[in-house]
Amino acid sequence: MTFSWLDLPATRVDEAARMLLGWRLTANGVTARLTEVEAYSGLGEDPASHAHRGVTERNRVMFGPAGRLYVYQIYGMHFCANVVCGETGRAAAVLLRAGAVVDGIDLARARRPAARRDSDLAAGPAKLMQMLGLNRAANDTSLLGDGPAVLAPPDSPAGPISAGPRVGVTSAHDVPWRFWITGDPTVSAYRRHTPRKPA
DNA sequence: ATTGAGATGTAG
DNA sequence: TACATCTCAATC
Repeated sequence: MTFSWLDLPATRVDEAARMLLGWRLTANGVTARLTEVEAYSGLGEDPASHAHRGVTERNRVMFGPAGRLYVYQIYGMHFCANVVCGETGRAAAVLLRAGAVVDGIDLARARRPAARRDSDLAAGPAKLMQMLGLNRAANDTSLLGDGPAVLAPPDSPAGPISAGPRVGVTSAHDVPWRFWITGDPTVSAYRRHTPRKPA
């Protein structure tokens, strides 16, 4: 069996993350099959989450209804997208980390000239956004079909799923809330967090 | 193949 | 001042 949007609000966010693997994300002429995601919770439950300390202007979308995009800017130049999950009022989101292009390959290549291989077109959260031509304008938009990006369930469930610590976070390294399709070549390379040197 | 640093803006 | 990152150059 596969999952539908109806499952998103009621499901625990880590389970929602697993079920989102294999879903198809379409925007600006490119469709990608999700191969890697991370779950984030909120309000004291998850120190690594933007929502850990409560509602702010940046993270307020995480507290809203499921099925919308939470887009944030990171390191001043990149954008990352989350699917909001959980019930309204409770922060929960799934970071979209990687995907495999299944349609619009020419557009995808044009948007990511740095990619040496097609498997690197969306092998990372900011690469995925660039490849789809999305930025902060997509924040707080619907994924159900009436927004710039559309997320649809797959025809058949994804294969075996692996789990491990989330990438780039400095806390909660013991929480295995990163999920990926086992053996998929588009999954982003794990690189341990390297703190920046002070000036 | 793996490693280090710089680019860059803004939330807290 | 740290950050849910990416790219390039240098090194192994």
